[in-house]
Amino acid sequence: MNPTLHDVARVAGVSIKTVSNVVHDHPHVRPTTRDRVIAAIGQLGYQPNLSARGLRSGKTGVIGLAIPSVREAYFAELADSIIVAAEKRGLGVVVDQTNGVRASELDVIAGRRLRLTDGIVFSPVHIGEQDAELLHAQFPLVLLGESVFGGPTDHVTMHNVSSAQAAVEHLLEIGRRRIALIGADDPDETTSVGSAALRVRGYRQALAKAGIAYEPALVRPAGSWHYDTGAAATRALVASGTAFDALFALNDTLAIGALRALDEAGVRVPADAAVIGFDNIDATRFTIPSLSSVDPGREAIAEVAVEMLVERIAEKGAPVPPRRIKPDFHIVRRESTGFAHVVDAVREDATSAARVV
Amino acid sequence: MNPTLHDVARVAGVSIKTVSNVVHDHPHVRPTTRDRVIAAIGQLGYQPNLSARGLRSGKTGVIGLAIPSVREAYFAELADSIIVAAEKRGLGVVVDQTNGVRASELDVIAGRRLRLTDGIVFSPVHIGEQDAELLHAQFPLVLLGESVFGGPTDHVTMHNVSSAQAAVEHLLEIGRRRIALIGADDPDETTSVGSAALRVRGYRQALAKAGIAYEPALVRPAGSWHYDTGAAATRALVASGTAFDALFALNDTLAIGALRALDEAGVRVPADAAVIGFDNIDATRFTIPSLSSVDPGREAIAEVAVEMLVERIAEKGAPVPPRRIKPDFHIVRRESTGFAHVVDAVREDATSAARVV
DNA sequence: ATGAAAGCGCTAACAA
DNA sequence: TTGTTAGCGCTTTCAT
Repeated sequence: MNPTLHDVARVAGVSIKTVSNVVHDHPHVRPTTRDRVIAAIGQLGYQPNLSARGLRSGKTGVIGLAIPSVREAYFAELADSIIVAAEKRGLGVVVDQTNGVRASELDVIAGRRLRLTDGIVFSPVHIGEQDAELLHAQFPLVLLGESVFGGPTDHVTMHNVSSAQAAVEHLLEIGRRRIALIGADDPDETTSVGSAALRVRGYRQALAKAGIAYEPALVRPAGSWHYDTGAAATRALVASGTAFDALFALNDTLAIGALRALDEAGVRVPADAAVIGFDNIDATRFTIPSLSSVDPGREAIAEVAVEMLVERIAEKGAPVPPRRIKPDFHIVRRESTGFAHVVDAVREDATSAARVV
Repeated sequence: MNPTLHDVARVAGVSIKTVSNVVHDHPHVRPTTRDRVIAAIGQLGYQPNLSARGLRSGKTGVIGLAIPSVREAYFAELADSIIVAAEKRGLGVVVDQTNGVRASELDVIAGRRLRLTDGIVFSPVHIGEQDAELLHAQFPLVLLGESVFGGPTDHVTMHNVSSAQAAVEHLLEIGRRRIALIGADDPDETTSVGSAALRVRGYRQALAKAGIAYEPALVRPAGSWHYDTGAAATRALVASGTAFDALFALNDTLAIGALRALDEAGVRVPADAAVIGFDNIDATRFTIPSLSSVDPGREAIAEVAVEMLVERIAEKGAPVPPRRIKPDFHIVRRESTGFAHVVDAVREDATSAARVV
């Protein structure tokens, strides 16, 4: 059995309160007493029982991170950033995967998952504006991702519309006019309330501003946002015979699948079709050609999300009204839209380079 | 305040023992009583307090996963598999990142991290054979990765030597003779005890069997195993002027960086140099060209690791002696070693395809 | 089939 | 400055 406060107290010849005071660095402990207690702790290898502490304090020191899947590159990088931000504050992170299944997402909101946590950072896929009612969670909650307008919870989101618009404007700036998009919501699918619609809106705004007509044939659904669906959507686009000179993929994984499908079809990137993705995942610097992308400020998102969650957890009395934060984004120009490869990654992208171990 | 067993008992007009019996599906509860209790639970929205349960039972229902970084593709996929395997058994997973720092790894072993867990699955980088002494953890522990021969803990490892040998034999089979390797331990670095040495051994065995002399100039260190270090090591290899007609990268991330560097140098893959990686991460099917790799059986590793850990957690009395398990590996042949691209991913690689959402 | 009560290890209010 | 003690919510033993 592990030693307890009582054991330490006995060995040190003091009461458990004194041991507790030492453990918690309380003042008003005589140095000699402190030394004796510390010696006893060392001798016994005492470690506080976190279940007992949790029961007593109502805090576990662990937060939950609910994401579709850590296997998707963007979420892996997000999880990394969240774990780093949490560790800075002495918190552990339990990772829960919803697989984008709405029922699982509702379980997260209802508190039926991730129970041994003080609060949850949640990146939903199928919970949206129409679900504002549901979002009154009984625990500290910070939402990531697309905006649930007017919802009752803190929210760290991205400039989905304006950054997508900026991505398309980048394609327009380099002279492209027939810009395809992959990753749109399937028109048959009624449940989707995610980022897709917002990014498509940005796409349409950019086109409208440039006086280019929206062409439905250029906008392709992809189902989930993975390599294989990106490749499949692109193959379908090519097979359709619709001419295009640029491709906006709604995330980088789709874009990497698209690069592959374009290569198979003999479409040169960027000569025949420029490509831009979204998320700026690590791999974008090493595809062939390297992939231009929208950097949504992932580290800032994670840092802010954890900070807000910690504040909510510490909150007493009247709650602060829900806050909405959108970190800055920027467009990263690489070979897939005609820009030179930068070998020195640090100069190109200080944010991710800083994390390279 | 959340409702407790007492609240439920009061509302249902029974004692807390009876509520507890209902919650735990104990027999010997009269159906009418059970219904009343269930109604009260529903009415109050009762959820057991896991801290209290943990304090009482000594179990938290959470396991720890300690890996270098979830940002690295292989570990992201491993974490996914571990989380899935744990969820099947009703367990949560706290993810801890060691960043491959030895001091952090020692903290994991000493139980100074990941404290609110019932046991830990640990993939160390800098803990090896010479540390067998240290590995007497005071909690259930399952090690992943390179083999700590004779250690006191359960271990799920890979056939590092024989699978690396098989990878090189694959390159030999397609007629390559000057096979470079990137990702070896830096000769100046004395702390490394990871998979690198074992995989290099497999490389040397394959060469020896084929009667090919080992050439140190073909074997390059890369520091950490990332895209950028793979690219840098490959650039250095090319710049050295040492002729080579194949490249074995000790993991896929290195290999993807190598593909990029080879492309920059005008070396065609596989015509001028065939390339094979290790891990068979999702991205390998979508690089240009697609990347041959060693599939180490990640899902089986995760499943077995969690199963062993659960057994250890449940263990009473005399412990079962430490077990060592090595799931099967296999070589996946793709374009980078001259094999045709298979569009239908399901046929090519049933294991990972099964997980595609 | 159900109830009463001890106690898991800790924190913190109160006492000395 | 240090000690005593109640009680967090649950599980479980023992009684009934």
